[in-house]
Amino acid sequence: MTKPIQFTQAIRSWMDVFMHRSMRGWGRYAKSTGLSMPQFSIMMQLHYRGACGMSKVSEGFDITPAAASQLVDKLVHNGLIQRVEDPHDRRAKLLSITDKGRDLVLEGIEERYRWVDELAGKLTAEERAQVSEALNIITRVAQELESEPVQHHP
Amino acid sequence: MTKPIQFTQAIRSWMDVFMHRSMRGWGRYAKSTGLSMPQFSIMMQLHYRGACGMSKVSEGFDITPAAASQLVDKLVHNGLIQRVEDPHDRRAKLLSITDKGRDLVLEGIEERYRWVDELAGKLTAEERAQVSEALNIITRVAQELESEPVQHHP
DNA sequence: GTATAAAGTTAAGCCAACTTAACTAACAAG
DNA sequence: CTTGTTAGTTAAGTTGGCTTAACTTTATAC
Repeated sequence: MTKPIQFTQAIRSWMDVFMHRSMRGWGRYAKSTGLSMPQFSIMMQLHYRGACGMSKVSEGFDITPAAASQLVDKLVHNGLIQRVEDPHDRRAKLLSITDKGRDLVLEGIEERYRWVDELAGKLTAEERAQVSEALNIITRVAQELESEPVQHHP
Repeated sequence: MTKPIQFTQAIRSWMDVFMHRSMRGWGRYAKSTGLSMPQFSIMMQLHYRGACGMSKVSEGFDITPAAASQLVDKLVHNGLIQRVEDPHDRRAKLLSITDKGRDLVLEGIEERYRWVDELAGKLTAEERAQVSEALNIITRVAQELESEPVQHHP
């Protein structure tokens, strides 16, 4: 029988090496685009989660609506995101990523992926199959966890 | 036969869900410690890479020596890291993490791990075994890649 | 309809990170 | 020993993200 501790150890080791590597490339690329990290993060959120209002931004990043408004302003001026009136509620705004913004985000993601492709090249075909299967398992479970209601500390 | 594209897809999906989740917890914790992100990053580097001089910090984070000196100053004043003269070169300083600093970093890492433990709980024993094995494979390969000389763009 | 709440913006100001420039101290070469 | 280089610090000033406070506009409740 496989003890849980074994799994824990395996995934922690992987996280350490992966995070280390991934963060470095991410920060480097964010800097090269001329965007600050908060700005880059907003772009990422819009790309992964789709269009949303200002309130989602300020809540998601734990900043005041004023701060969110100012950050978004800069991105709009740079043509990276679009801000239009929500037709269902004229007080609200709908933020969405533009083609230019999407290109920028996708290139950043590619940057991270390059390392992974290198990694794939060092594996045998059987190893790749084995790893693929395992990753599919934890990805599925992780997504299930994500969609569950999140508990906030008081 | 397993095509490389299959592996690539599996690992990219995992990266997406993992990064998303992990970054959130990381940022949240860094904020709760009262440290800024650059300060927190320096702590992480000292923890993972061990003691080093100021120059390694300024190079590693792509900032001027002046900026590094000021950041380190704050961490030293907070008792999180130690700055002593290098006995081999009295111009240089040796930076190392203190017990207090290590506790802080370790707790931040724990924070990230908590989610993974939750994830482990949702797997069967067989799945855990399968995933462990696969992760060990890519961790080993990733570490090999890390230790190879890094190529810098001109 | 009027009052209250909600979504966002604008303005003023604070603070941390960063830069450049000028500096000190220690090593290295001749 | 003097000249030049390397490691790091200090000071002054800039910038960007953030906050609070006051405001506009639209929706909602009674």
